[in-house]
Amino acid sequence: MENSNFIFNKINKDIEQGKYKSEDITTRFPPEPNGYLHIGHIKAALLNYNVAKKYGGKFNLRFDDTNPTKESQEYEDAILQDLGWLGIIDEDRIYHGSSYFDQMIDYGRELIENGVAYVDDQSLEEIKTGRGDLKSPGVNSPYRDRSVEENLELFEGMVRGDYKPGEKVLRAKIDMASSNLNMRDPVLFRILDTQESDYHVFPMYDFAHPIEDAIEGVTHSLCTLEFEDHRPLYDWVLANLNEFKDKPPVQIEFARLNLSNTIIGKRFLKQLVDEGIIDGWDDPRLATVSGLRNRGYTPESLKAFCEEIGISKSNSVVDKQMLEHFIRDDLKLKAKRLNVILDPVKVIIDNYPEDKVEWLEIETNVEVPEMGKHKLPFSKELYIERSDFMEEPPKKYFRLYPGNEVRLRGAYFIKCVDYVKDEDGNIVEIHCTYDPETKSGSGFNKRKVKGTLHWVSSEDMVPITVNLYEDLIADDFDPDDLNTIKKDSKKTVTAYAEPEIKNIKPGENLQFVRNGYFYLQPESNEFNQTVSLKSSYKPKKN
RNA sequence: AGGGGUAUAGCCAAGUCGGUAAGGCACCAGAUUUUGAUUCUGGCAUUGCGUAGGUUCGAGUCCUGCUACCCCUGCCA
Repeated sequence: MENSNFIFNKINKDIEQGKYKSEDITTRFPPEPNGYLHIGHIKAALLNYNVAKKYGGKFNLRFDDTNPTKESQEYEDAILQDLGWLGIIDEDRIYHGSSYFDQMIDYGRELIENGVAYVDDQSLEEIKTGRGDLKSPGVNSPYRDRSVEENLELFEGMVRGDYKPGEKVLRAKIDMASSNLNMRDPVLFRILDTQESDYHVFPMYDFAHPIEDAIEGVTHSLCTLEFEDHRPLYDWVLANLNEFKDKPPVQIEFARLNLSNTIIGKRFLKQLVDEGIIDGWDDPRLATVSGLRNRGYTPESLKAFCEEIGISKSNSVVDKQMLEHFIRDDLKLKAKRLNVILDPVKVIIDNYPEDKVEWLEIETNVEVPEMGKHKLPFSKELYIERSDFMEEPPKKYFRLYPGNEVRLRGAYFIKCVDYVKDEDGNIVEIHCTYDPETKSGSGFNKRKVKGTLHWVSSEDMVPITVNLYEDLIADDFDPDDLNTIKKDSKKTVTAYAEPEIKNIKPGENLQFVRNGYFYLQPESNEFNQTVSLKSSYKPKKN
């Protein structure tokens, strides 16, 4: 919030000048229900929400559903669910642009009566050609000078449904020579054929949005940069309406979010979903709100991230590591820490009795004593991570290798005495001896060891299904070719977990010690990888 | 006949009256550590804020000229 002062400066000025009282400040988040929300929307929604809350004002959620051909209830429900999960919603301030259609049609009539709007019979192509281009002015429509009476009558016909889509539109009469293309007699209403709606004419965004804001008492309409060129039109609409011209809302623009190595953009996400390239809008590899949720991101981490990146007007690409930092930071004191082996290799403790099982006690999260302790079994046959053993270790490798001693977390020191390979050269069994004196908690300090490994006992371990993820896009990614998406970005493995895993509840975040944070999905009983742990270990060549 | 924006470190980003460059991420070094995690300490724009000039005792902030990048020609939002 500290990083968005250019917005606060404007609002503060409005308050100082007596234009508004602090509690009057009203903002809004206006998603079109034509897709799922993504992290860019969180930034926008949160900004509007936080600004309103900071002043003790109001925050509206408004579905900008002015185009029934593109929108659906499924999307609206998803948006509601996502915003509810994030806590960026005031239940008693949920609105729909479509509920103002009657008023908007009235305002269309008012514009006609004031001589600043007309019905145009030109085809789509004719209008397009007539608008000119970036470097040359447009030309007036031949229908531009119809009388108020004729326009009124024609418009009523449009409203009644006398005409087909494309036959007629209502246009604002502004300036066909404006250097701002949005001001070259923009279309205000078009005719749409729909089963979903009783209406025949539907307002365009540029007409609907300022009116929606004004009707709801929005004082500051915060939107993204691409609408900067629309602001003159936003102001024009309100200035030409008697009801709003004295105290119109103002539009303030900010840059939209870009995340490195991440696809953001409804159009593209929709393509990925529609073509079945990913599992759905809530695929954990996506930066959609539901994807992030399935991935184990928490509302707190997402909000902290959005507030830290700030709000400005420069196009920028935020490093994804920033997002990952905030989920690690949020989870480190919240999540239980359990031993889980993702890629197991067997370890035999040669000098440990065959049938003995010891139930050791270990802190569930050393940094949070209140989380208490839990038990895990230790026995002759164990599993450790395949990457925690090397036949020929590089320099500064602290883990297991022939002759080296390491600590098993919460248990004993073990020393590698031998190992067995199969005919393909894969390690299948590592033989170690343990030192009973080194039991965890015994205070043993005669020897020190540099590496500490996580492990599970083969006796009581719990096989679990774990989904591992990588970025969907790699360096050779081409936004115009969906086939450049990374195909093996999702990997499902069976991992071995300590018995305590059975006490993890669906929807809970946890840390797999030394492997990162994971999330037990509510529905599928599978664990999704949230983010890996940072590591300063870099393998060095001998 | 074009118009609208934006430029501060590898990445975000603060910098309101001109007064001697916040913070976060990343990275590096060290300490602690039963996770190579966490935590802690230190280092990270040594006349430098896109660039060239100008005004000034003093400029990221003011003036002038350049340059680069983004957005705009839907009856989408």
